[in-house]
Amino acid sequence: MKDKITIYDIAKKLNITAATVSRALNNNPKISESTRKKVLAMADEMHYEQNKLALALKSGKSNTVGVVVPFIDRNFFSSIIRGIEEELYPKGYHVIICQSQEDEQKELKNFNALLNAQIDGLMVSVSKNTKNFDHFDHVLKKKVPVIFFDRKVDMKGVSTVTLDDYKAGYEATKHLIVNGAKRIAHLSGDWALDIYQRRMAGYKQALVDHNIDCPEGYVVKGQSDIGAGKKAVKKLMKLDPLPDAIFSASDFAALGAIQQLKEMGMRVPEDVKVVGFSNEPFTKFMEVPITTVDQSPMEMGMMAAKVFLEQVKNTSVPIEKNVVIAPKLKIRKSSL
Amino acid sequence: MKDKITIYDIAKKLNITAATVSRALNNNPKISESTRKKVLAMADEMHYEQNKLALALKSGKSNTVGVVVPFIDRNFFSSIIRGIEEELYPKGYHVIICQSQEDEQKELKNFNALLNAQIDGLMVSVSKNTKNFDHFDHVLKKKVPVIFFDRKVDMKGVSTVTLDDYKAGYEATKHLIVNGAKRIAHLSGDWALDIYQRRMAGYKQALVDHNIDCPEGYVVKGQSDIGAGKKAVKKLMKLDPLPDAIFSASDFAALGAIQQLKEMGMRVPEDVKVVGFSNEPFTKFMEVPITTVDQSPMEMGMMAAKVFLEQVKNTSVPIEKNVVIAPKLKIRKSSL
DNA sequence: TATATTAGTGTAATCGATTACATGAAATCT
DNA sequence: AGATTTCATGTAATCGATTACACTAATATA
Repeated sequence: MKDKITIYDIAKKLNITAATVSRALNNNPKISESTRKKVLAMADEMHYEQNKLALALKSGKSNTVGVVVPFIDRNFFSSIIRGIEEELYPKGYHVIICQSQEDEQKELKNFNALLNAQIDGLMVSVSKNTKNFDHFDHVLKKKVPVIFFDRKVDMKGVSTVTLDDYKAGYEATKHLIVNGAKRIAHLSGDWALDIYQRRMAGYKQALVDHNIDCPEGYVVKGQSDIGAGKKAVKKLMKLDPLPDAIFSASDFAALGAIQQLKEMGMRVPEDVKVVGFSNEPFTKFMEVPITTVDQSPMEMGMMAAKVFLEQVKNTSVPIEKNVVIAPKLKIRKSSL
Repeated sequence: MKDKITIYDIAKKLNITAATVSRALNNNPKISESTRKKVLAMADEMHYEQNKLALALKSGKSNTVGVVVPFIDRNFFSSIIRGIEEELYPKGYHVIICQSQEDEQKELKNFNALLNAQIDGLMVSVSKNTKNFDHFDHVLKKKVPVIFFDRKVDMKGVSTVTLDDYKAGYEATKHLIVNGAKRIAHLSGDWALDIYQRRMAGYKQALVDHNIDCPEGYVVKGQSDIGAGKKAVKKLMKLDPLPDAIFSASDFAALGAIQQLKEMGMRVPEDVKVVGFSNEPFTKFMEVPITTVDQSPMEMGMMAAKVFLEQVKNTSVPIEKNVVIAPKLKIRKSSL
């Protein structure tokens, strides 16, 4: 009992050639019904299973896509991957996951390793520390379709699936205004990422459109973590006039801000309204659930997968599609 | 300018054969230093990159492992995957992710697809609805090492990496007792999973060891979500005597319990102490942070990867290793 | 000097599947 | 009957790399 059955094994048993077996298994019309049946029966009996590796080598298609994210255990990214996997699996694709850990060199190595593995497509959310983009060109030169999600790099020939961060910033800010906020501060994130720039642009525009000004010091740039949120609030609370609302470009900073506010004896939302960003799972579990912008990560992943599938279908025309996902404001107690 | 460079292309340029090129690239000692240098230089100049697919077909090793989890976007599983990836990547392995979605049929299909892709190893956290285990035997018959993490199936020839759930249940319960709890209820999870059975066994033993009894109705079986936690508390609060502590086998049920307790006007931890399980990110962000059992998922993933690496190193002797990870109780306000 | 080593390359098979082309037999047409 | 299609299958190349074996020329040994 061998553990690897090939079409040659089947062929030998039936006194025919491997070519015939292959044709029978692939429903090639040139095969007689009788042999087809014999082959299928024998394949079943011997528990034949196609070696995708051989197929991949022959066809040049591995039916595998590479996904590179900074960290897989961030809810946002793992949800995206879930979306990608669920969309691609039924089509026979496998998903290989790599982490760049926000490191340009690791990202580059990931790309090369994935190319060597002969992936059919590459989906990436760019590391925030990546300054040199040659490795992206390298992938494109190999004619492997590249799709960016969430964080993108401006270049020709790549499709993107991103959130409308501008709109998200605008809507979040407008929501605060509509609910009575007059002095709205903003916690921004790593300025190297354009998503934060766009969220801020939306915030600014909303203020302008509603004739609210943005005093010096009301925009605080920092990391997207709890500590940064606390630090920012300490700074903000020294200003005059004091803000009565905070739009944070990250949920973690929003959480830090809330903790710090509480520590300083201010109430959320009575004294300061807060809106976060990302709809992290914890935001809805808090005693004062946090209003936040949902990015529909799973849909984002599914869209990225769909764009990829279109791309490989029309292999002739290298399409370049830019899908923009609408943000969904999850209104909760922290901003009301 | 071709986009796929093979060793044949290099050979042609240098007027040698592909065999020589292959040997030169693999540091085969039979090659003269001069040709080796020429080959390496030319390979570099032509941007040669090895086709891993061809190598995999030839060698029978794909340098790929399959990981099957119920859902990738659960923090526990994505952390495990992170651990696996970070341990395996430096060794040249790729990680293919599949989701069983707690469905036996999907799990089976995942297995077959992964086998067809010629994976070198399979790491699984079994779907809770899997009753038939033939697909595991199938994988083993192909001599593909199988490693279970967290949720396992008892069978010969497979290694496991699991948490000491019994100890975790014991420690959590003991902690409540030490902190003054006298009447401790337990919210269990899906009884099909042995992890919940063991957590409960630990709980029971801790009670016995400390001469505390467990009145009728103090153990509530249910799902591991917020709703189940709420429902359980509603039941518990009709009992006499009332529990003064709850050990929940899941953080989500613990959260639901806390919400329901609050709704019923009881304070945590003053009236009822609560301990959860899993150290979900949200537990430490609550106003009353939740005491919980940390399962060190990343370490669990790394251990699974290490066990796999050992397994493939000693390919001769099929070792069967059972790694048990110690639980870490994260003591927070909800139980003090 | 004749022979045995040895170093460095080439030849060709192999991994498992697909497929253009060749072949032979049966069926159809004139 | 003889020519022509048609149908089913076989032959062999191919994808890209590795490697056992063969071979040649140079060097070492007897």
